[in-house]
Amino acid sequence: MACMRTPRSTTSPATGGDVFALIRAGLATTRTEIGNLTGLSRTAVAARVSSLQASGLVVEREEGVSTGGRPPVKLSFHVQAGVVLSAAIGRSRTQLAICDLAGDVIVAEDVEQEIGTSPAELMPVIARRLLALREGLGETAGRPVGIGISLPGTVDTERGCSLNSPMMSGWDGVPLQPFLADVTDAPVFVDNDANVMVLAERRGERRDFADMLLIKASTGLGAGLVSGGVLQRGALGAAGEIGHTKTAAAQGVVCRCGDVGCIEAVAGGWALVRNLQEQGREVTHIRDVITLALAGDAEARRMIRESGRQIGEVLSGAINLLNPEVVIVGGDMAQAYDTFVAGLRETLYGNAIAVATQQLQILPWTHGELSGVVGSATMALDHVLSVRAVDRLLAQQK
Amino acid sequence: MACMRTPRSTTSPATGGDVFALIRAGLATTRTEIGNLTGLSRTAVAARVSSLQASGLVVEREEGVSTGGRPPVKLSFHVQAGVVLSAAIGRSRTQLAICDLAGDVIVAEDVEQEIGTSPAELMPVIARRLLALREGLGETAGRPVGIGISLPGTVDTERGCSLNSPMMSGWDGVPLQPFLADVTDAPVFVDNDANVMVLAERRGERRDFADMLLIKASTGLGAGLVSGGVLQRGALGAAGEIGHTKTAAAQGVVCRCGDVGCIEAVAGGWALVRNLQEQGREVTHIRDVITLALAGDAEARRMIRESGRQIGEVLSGAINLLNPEVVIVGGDMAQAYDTFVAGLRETLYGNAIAVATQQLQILPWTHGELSGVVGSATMALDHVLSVRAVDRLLAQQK
DNA sequence: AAACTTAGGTATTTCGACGAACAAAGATCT
DNA sequence: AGATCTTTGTTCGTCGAAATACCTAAGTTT
Repeated sequence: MACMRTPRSTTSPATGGDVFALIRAGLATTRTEIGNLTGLSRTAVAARVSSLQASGLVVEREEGVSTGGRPPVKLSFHVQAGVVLSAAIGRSRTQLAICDLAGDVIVAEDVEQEIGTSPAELMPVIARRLLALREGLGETAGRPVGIGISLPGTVDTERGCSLNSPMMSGWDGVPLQPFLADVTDAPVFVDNDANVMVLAERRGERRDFADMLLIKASTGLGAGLVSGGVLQRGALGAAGEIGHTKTAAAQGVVCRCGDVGCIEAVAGGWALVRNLQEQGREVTHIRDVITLALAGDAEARRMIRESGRQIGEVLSGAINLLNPEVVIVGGDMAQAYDTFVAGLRETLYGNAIAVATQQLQILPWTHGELSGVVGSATMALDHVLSVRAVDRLLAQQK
Repeated sequence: MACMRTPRSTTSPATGGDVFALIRAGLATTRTEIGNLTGLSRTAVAARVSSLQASGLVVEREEGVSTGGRPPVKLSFHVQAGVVLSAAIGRSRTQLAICDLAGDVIVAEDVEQEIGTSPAELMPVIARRLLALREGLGETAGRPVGIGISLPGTVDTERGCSLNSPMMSGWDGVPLQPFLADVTDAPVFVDNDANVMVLAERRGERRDFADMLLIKASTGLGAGLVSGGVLQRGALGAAGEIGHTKTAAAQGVVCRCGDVGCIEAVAGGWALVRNLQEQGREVTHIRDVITLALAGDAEARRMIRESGRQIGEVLSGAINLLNPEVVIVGGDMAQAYDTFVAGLRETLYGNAIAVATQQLQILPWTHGELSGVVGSATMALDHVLSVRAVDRLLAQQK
């Protein structure tokens, strides 16, 4: 029944892109390892590796340790072979970064903006700043290979524009690539903010999580979904829009979406700010509430914990439905992780079924504030360095 | 940006399995069409087609209509090249069938059993009956190429056994393949009942639905999930276990799982039966309630519609989360589709967000009572006739 | 220092796919 | 009716890629 040590799953032989994927993932560092993993002969491995070297994506590093014979030459992914530009656009703040090909941030910058800024106003600023960042790095940095952009709301990834973003009026249907044509001719990829965040989490040790749910709890609430190892966007790109799921605790409370009873209206960051303001406290952003909580403010902590409880109720339905391996807690509220997750755990373990929770891990995001830009870069890299894209690249250079 | 009429998406050339997939899906019926779709030369197409013919999976049919020259020879998937045995095991009833390679039922049979029957008791009965059905078909039918089995509860698809089925005590951890070793040496595939049902729906015209949610509303409640074109089982195979998601309407009501507040406890078939029994009505199974409703019984209809409403509430959260293209309504309650879905629509459209519902289709299952066996057969066929499996087969025969 | 082990490169052979030429079978034109 | 055109499918020569076998390089072990 079980497979017998098959070198590869498919019948068709491994391409240059497949070999690159192994090197990039760190699964193979020597030619021999590539041969073992792909089932390719040494000559075939050598041919693919040399074309990858010619492309600059792979370099030979120092020699490895001998295992009783000639030491192998270590191959590694050349993360300095280029850069990715990335922008995480929020309602009131946009984060910009330049990352290496591993997706690690080289330089980053924040841009504050008025709520309601149109793409015609904001996008040229982003283009200018990205260009400035790029020039600041000098000639040592590689050429841009792609641009990744994240937006709140539903995104049309085909056209590269916002599709339905109630919080960003004027953005729907406006393709963003043209605004960046002057910066570089590298391809532009756009996706939802929670979607790219979950991609940012599936790096390094967390790469093997095939079923992952990221909850982004900031001003609004969103989720990013990886099922079967693949980011899921749903039919119209609206997957993960959990902020307006109805919950008993919000019965009768009006939400900013115009409806009543949404989870956001009681557990979203804006609701916490509203509640504290009603108590006469001076807060304007969920980050202020977090700051208060971290400073020991009892009421702020209570609210964040209560938000965790309410989100846990909605999340328990999602856990039953999807049975993920891990839930990642991200967004501004992740800055008060212990308090928030204490509440989340209460209702999650109380409401979700045993099979779905017994091995469930709950973990904080790994990149914190930089999750948006790291995720946007990761998304762009997933496209640009995909097996097919690398195959195309190698076919062209030949 | 958009692809320029690329013959195929990957760089590696199409294999025999790929060609077979095209023929099976009806996307290509002539050698020329295969050439156009795969980018393969006429000689390469001929080589693959002839080996497929040798395997018996593909046959030449009558000539097609000429388009101004020599008429093409029509190729078609030979659905009589073999059979699939399938069993849909329920708590009190098991359905058996023999299907052709298209997954269409040739003969079917029902086996009633005591609730709580162990695998050691039931599985030999299934084996005997399947063998008898097979013999009844005579020598004209092809050899079995696989067996598909569906079970309620969580299933370990690797080991081919139940993993966590509170409703089927004694089944957990018992591999089912050995019980069928005498019937045939064809491979045995096991999965959850709602999972195979959603596979049964993704046939024919509904094949292109990449994001599909099937709700199985029978005695219990379950869901089958297809996201990104792939059946999703979750980390432990527990995906789709929505029956025990908590809902406000069930507050304080004890569920058969031992917990309180589960949706099943107010909207599951067993809850409807319990409610009618409390009113002194003589019903023992949800099918009795359906029969009453179809005969015009007002109370039964009210209950079914109310069940739809409550399930719609839970489902709206799932719709927000997954943004499927289509919701398929299956299970016994689908027999009273209009009544049930009337209730479902009320709360679904009321509670789910606009983007997720504006293009959402709600459709009844296509195979009715036979969904379980059709789905089990489809699952087995998806394995046995997969690109990789066909490639292996062709490599062997050579 | 000799033998062994492992890594990596270099010829030869083999396999498969492509293209061209050819044969088959019908449509269309004269 | 016969000639020509169009499309399909097959046969044969050519070419390219990869596997095998052989060889060199560079270590470890005895």
